[in-house]
Amino acid sequence: MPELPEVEVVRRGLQKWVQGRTVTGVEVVDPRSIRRHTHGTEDFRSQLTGARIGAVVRRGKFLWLPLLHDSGELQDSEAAGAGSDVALMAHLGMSGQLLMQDPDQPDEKHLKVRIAFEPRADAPDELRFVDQRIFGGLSVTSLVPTSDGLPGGLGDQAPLIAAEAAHIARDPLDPSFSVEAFMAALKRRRTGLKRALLDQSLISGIGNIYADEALWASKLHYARPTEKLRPAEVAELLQNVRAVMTASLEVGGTTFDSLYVNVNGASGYFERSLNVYGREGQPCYRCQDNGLLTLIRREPFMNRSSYLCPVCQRKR
DNA sequence: TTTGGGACCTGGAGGC
DNA sequence: TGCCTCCAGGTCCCAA
Repeated sequence: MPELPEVEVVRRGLQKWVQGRTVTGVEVVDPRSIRRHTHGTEDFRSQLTGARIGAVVRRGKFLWLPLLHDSGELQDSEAAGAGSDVALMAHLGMSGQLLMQDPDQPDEKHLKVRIAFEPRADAPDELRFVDQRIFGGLSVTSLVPTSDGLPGGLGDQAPLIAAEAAHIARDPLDPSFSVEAFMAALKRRRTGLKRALLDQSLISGIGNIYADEALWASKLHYARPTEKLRPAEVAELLQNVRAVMTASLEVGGTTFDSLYVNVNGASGYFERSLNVYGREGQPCYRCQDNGLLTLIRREPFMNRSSYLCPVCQRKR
C-alpha cells in the first residue's frame, strides 16, 4: 500500500526516466482511472500528447508532473517546475503502480492507462498506470500559486502547486514543513491523535501503517486527545514519524503483497522492520526487551485496524 | 465550522 | 466446487 516513502521512491524513479521527455501517445484502457479528469478521455489525451515533462513533484501522497507545451532543450528552471500552468496529476490510492516498461512487454492484468514517450535508447519508452482497486487515478490539473509562496512540494522550485493537492498540508519530509504550524493546528483540533495524523489537511503523507509505527515508537495511544498533548510529546512523535519514513525510504518502501512496487517493478523491504503494524498476537519487542511478554493488539478504528501494545501505549 | 461515518473498489481468504 | 461474506485502506462526500 503506497504511503509517503513508497510514493517518494516512485517519484525518484520517474524523475530519472521521464523528466524532459515528450509524450507521443496516450491510451486510456479503463476510463475509471481518469474519473477525476472531468473533461473526459479525449481531452485527457489531447492535453498530454505532445507535452514535455518538466519535473516530478510530490506533496504527501500526491504526485504531479508539470507539462510544457513548447519545444527545445529542457532548461534548469523548467526542470524545477516553472514555465508550466498545467500538470499530470497522479495518486496511487491503495494499489496504484506507475511502471516504466518497453512497449513490447506484455500488458499487466490491471493496466489502466498507457503513456508513450519518444524513443530513447537508454530508457523504457512507456509509462503504465496499473491499479487493481481503482482508488488511485490520473488527471490533468492546473497549477496554482502556493499560499505561502514556497515551492509546492519536493522536487519543485517554483511556488506552484497542483490545484488538486492545494488543500493538503505539507508532509514531514518537506523542507518547508513547519513544526510550529503543525503543533498549533493539532492544539486547535479536538479529536483523537491517530485520526489527526491521518488527516491530510493537518499533515500529509501519513497512512495507517506509519501512523501505527510512529505511535508505537512514541509510546502514545491512538485515541489520545490532541488538545491535551504536550509539545515535547508532539515533537517526539514528529521525530519518530520522520525516522520511520526515512528508514522505509532507504530500503525502498513497505511491501505486503504485489500492490506496491517501484517504477521498475521491484518491491520494498521495510515490512521486515515493522514493530507493531500487522503483528496482532505477537510479542511487543520493547516489552520483550524489558522482560515482559505483552501481545500486540488489533483494535477496530475508522473502519480499519489499529495495532498497539496495551502496556507501553496506555490510554491515559 | 468542525467532526465522524460511510461509500467507493477489487481480489484473496475463510466459512458453509 | 461454488457461493457468500468479510477484510484491506486513501480520499471524498455528506450528515450531525
